[in-house]
Formats: sequence, C-alpha cells, structure tokens
Amino acid sequence: MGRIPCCEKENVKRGQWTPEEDNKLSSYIAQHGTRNWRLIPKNAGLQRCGKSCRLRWTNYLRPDLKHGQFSQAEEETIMKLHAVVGNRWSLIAAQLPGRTDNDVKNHWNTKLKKKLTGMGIDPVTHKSFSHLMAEIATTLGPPQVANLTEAALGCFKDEMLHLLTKKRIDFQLQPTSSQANAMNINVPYSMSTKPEAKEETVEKIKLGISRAIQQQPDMMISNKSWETTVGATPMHVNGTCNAFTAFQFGQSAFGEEDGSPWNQSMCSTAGDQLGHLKLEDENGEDSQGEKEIRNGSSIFTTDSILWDLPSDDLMNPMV
DNA sequence: AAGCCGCCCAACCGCAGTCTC
DNA sequence: CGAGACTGCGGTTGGGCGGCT
Repeated sequence: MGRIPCCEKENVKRGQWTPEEDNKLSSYIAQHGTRNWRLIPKNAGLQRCGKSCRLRWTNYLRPDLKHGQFSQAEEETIMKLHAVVGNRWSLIAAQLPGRTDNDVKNHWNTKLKKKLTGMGIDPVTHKSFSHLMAEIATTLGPPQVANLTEAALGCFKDEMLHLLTKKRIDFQLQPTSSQANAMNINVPYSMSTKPEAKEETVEKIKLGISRAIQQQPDMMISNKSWETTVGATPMHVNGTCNAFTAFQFGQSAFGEEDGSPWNQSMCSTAGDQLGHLKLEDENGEDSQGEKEIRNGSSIFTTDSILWDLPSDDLMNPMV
C-alpha cells in the first residue's frame, strides 16, 4: 500500500497566484520550512496542489532569487554550459546563483536560441551551420548530402526566415569576443531583411549544393583526413574532400555581392574554415581516426559537443 | 483608436527516479 | 518486495502586455 494522494484534483485552484496566496505560502514556509509539500497548502490555508506550491516557491517566492534581467556574464555562462550539457536546465541554473531552471529555460528559449541562430550558429550543437554541413558532407556521398541538406534547410530555413521577417530583430548583434573565440565562428555582421530575397536565397543554396555535387562527381569519399584552421586553431577532421566541394556553393553559386544573411553566413564561415583545407597523406600523423578540434581555451571541443550523429543515422535522409 | 500579432514568462503537464508504507 | 505517492526535471501552454498596422 502506498501513500495517500497529494491533493484532491477537483478542489484545487489553478492559474495565477494572488499576492495574498503568496503571502500565505511565504509566511508558512518561513515558519515551518518546506518539508512536506503535500501538507503545506492544507496547513497554510491554500486551495492549491502541493506541486503548485512547490513550483511557486522554487521559481518565484524563494528569497534568494534574482528577478532582474540576465547579465552578459550569465548569458555567456548559459551558452557555454548548454554547449556541454544540453538542456539540463537545473544543472545550468545551479551555476547561476539566484536563477532557477525555469528562468534559464525561458531565457534560452526566448532570447539566446534566437541570438545564436541569428549569428549562424545551430543552438542545438553550438556549431556554425557551415561547420555542421561540412561534417555531414565528410560523412556522406553527394546523393545523401543533397537529401540531408534538403531536410536541414527545411528545419533551419523556418527559424531563419522567422528571424528575417521580424523587424525588431537586431541583426547587428555581435558575439562578444570571448563567445566568438569560444565558438570558432565567423558572424554575419550585417544582414539584409528584404523579404523577396528569402525564398530566393534558400533556392540558391539548394541550387549551389546540387551544382557543386554535379560539377565534382569525382570528389567522393576518399577516407582521407583533412586539416583546416579556424583563426589560429588547427582542426584535424577525418573524412573526405567532398566537404570542400559541397561548400564551394557559398562563393560559386552566389557571388560575393549577394548580401543575404544566408550567403554571408555560409560564405564567410565555410570559406574561412574550408579555405585553409589541405589534404594530408593517408599515413600522416593526423589520420589516426580521431576527430579533434584543438582549442585549449575553449570548452567547444569535439568531446564536449553532444550532437554527433553516428554515420548509420546520417545515411538515412530522413534524419 | 482598435484590432492583430508576436513575445515573454509564470504555471502546468507528464515522465522518470526515489521514497515510503 | 511491490504499489503508489513524492520529488525533480524538461517540455509545453496560455494569458498578459506591448508594438505594429
């Protein structure tokens, strides 16, 4: 036999808390603590579920909570930790005194996610989109790249176009120097918001990819590792040179005068990252099967990047 | 001025692990 | 030892509010 239920579902109030309810809960907890949430609403004279009381206390009434805006330092902490632990909001909040998991989650979903997307960074993996596409291209042959790109565009396009159509979005946003260093990114500093350019831009990307694939049919998976540098950071990536092929679309298909965010983002990131590519000898020291991004001052190493699809999954165009 | 739309965030929902009887 | 409540957590919702047309 188990415990009795925490509350009668029918007889509890729901929705916004009133100041009076807050006072009752706060003063009761100040006297008796938070030992038994099932008894708290009953003893405090509240028609609330214990769970509701617990949430109200932990997310709002606790005296040690901060209620103001998130500082730059807090935002940076969230972004860095999120890159390592993902959506473990309670873990992230534990590193931010006075912030709750709910606060962090809301701030991430409403602000930081969009900020990263607007900077050309995938908020799930914390990699630049061009970097992700390069990774994909190193794993797949052209037909699969095309399929996966189509799928990825479907997801990212919506988010990006949403940002583009918002007039209030500040596309001049730049990452702090530490963020940029940490993420090894190049940021689209100025973005066009011309609505007519949106669908056209997406179509250009698709076209560029298919052209690149068609023009370089011999650039198939070669099992060679390649090396690139991002800023002063050397990268050693197992895979193939067809990553380079796939991402030449940034320059070849668009030309440098296209001011669309897609183009600028993809061109600059892909160009900078892949422009320094050089193939290594198969027997070279760096072709040992380990993918590594060296950046001693950053948490954004390959080991800490959680999103790493197995190649089997990548072979499925629906992923 | 009014209606519409999108954003923000408090609150709820539901699941999983833990605890209690 | 098992049933079921408790707790913690991440995902989702919806109402209030402000900006835009």
